[in-house]
Amino acid sequence: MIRLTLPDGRTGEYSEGITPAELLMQSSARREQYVAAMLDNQIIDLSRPLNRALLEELGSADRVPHLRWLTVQDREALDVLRHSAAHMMARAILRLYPGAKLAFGPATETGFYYDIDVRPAIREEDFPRIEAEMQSLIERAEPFERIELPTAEARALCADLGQTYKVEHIDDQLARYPRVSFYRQGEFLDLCRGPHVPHAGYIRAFKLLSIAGAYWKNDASRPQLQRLYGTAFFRKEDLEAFLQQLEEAKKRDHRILGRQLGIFTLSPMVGSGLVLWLPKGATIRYTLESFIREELLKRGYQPVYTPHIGRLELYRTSGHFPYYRDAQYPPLFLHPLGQTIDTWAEALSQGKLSQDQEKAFLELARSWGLDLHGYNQAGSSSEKLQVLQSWLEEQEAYLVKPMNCPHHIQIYKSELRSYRDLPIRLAEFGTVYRYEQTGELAGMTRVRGFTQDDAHLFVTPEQVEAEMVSNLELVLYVLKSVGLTDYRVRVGLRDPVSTKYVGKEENWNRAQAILLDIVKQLGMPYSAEVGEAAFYGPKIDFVVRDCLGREWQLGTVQLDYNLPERFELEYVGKDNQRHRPIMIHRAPFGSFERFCGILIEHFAGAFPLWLAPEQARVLPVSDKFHDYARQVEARLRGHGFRVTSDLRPQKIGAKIRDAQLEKIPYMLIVGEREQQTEGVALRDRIDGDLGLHPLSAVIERLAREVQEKTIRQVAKSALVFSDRGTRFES
RNA sequence: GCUGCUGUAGCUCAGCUGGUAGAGCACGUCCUUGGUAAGGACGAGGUCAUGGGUUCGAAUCCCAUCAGCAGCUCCA
Repeated sequence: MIRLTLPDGRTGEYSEGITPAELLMQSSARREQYVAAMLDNQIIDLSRPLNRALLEELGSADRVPHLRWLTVQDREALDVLRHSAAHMMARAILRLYPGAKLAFGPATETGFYYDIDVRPAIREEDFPRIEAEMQSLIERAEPFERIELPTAEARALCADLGQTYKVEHIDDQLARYPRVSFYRQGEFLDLCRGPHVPHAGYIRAFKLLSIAGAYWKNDASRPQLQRLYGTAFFRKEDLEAFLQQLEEAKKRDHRILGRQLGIFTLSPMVGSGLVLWLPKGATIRYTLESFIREELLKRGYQPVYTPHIGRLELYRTSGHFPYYRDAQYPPLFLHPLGQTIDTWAEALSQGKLSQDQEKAFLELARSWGLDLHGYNQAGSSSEKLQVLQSWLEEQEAYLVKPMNCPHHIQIYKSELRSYRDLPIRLAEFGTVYRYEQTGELAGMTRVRGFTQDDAHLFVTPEQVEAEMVSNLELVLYVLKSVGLTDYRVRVGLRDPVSTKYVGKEENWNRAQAILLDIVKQLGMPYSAEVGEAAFYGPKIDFVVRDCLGREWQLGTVQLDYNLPERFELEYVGKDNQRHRPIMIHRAPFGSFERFCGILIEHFAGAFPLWLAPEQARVLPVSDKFHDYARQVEARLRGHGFRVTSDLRPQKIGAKIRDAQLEKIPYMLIVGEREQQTEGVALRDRIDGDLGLHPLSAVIERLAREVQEKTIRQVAKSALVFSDRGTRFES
């Protein structure tokens, strides 16, 4: 017998092997609404026999577990449905493309996917066939049958089926389990943990959405599979609504709004990922810059300016050049062969230099009269590399800067610092360039040239905590000022296994302990993530989602014991001895480009008054009132407002419509009445016509709204993303 | 970088299986002087992303390059 507590709160004894479905029959519920069951926190099939083995497997053996049923209303049930839909897609593909190999096929926040190795490659034009096959399978409403096998047998079965990825998965991940499960439906058998809906007929609405490449086990060095995305719902109208929401979300996309509202543009002639800020966008940025600049002065920062390029040596020392070489624009060598020798050395170091190439390089070097002392005498390629590298290191070369810190470090080093001077906080809106992979570029959110609201703090060990806290508070203040409340905090930690990190372990441990301590102290919900640290230190990132649910890092605060060592930074302590300062890197916005992109989506282009590039527009009813309109405009401009007048020979309705579509916060309509009373008819972007007001009252009203940085509306995300992690994989 | 898709006027898009381009908006000129989301007429605008190829003939088919989109990988 097993004991269970049912949703009504009563605990009862039931015979071993009874299923949730059977228990449901004993109640009076209508069965077809039910999709799966939840045993404590685990979702299981309705047909799963409840027995001791299961309870032990779920870790519920030593208490009386709660059982409840999931209906089509439950979010978790939707995940189950979508996972089942992924199976149906896989089954359909296997029927249409015999020999296709399956990898993983989980539910996602908005649907499902399945990673498949299939030849010839599936194309989007194949979707109708696949969907038709799925539909006909779904109409058969065949049950999903769970089968458990000893792991060795399961492996053999997968091997028999030619499912080599499943075999590899068993070897990698599942070998430690005595038994694993499959789900069978008709001829289709798939290694899968489940759970599934009772039968395929539950899938009443589905659609294949897109196709993409995805590496096996998320590893770029492994084969690339085809990932087919789709979504599924219990009801057709939910699918329709979802597709509608997707369309709505796209309208909020900063790339669309950025064009429509004249905020930014990109030009292939300038280069991809290089943002051109249009006047409206530049005004937003200028306002943000002024805002943060004022905060920095209040908080004891000192402004600095540094050049856009620096000696390569600087970035060799900092480690940025060697670590991020392929994500940078190539170094600029003054010697005409610099780039060539550099390419040569790179090929050599990667073992990719052919004999022909080597010959050609040598020939070139000789014809330019270059004396590569001893290259020909060098026996091994590491000796050859040595020769090339020592030549390269002697060359004058520059790097467009990928980071501001090395420059700021040189400012720190420009004089001998006393502990009395610390903390030193050097701030600069520093523009940096990184050669991001083409596939990563996206509007303003991922670009190749961007300006960070950067600063570097040089502090004593005693000051670390207070400075970290005050910077986190600054980030929170910035986010609050624009009403960005939907963010998550990520504490990026070192991955001890990875080799990408520099510095001593004890420093890392100390830095990480401080960060974790601070976020706990501040009571911020956070997730600590291994492998998310910068190469020189751990960091705290503020991450937001864009209109399509993708995550972007905005503000960041980073603790760094390593660059001070690499650059041998010092200050003189109270004891008259030399000590090493600690650095804090931080950027509350992150970059103006990304922040602005996110803001566009956050406000759906309708910026609050303090940020709006055009805050008010004067709309004369006819050209008889142009003079008065100009007067009103001048008054407002005199009070510091960004204002224009619409003097086109258009009817007032058309002028209003245009101003509305441009999302201008206030329209000031002027005609006979207004001219006589020195007033304006105020029209609000949100509330519409507010009637006649004295101009002075309007100025006061707008001034207050700017002063208080009032946020009257932000965009509601059309797409609903689940925040729970209920996912199943096949 | 990888997989798949896309690229026609400033913008949004139409142009069937190859026969040398079209709409709306925006823009310009003129008319209209209008009171809270589109007044009217006329006009100008495209070597159909770029470069090759196939063909009597290419926006349309093929290849390459560039750029963009979705995803993967990466992100100091």
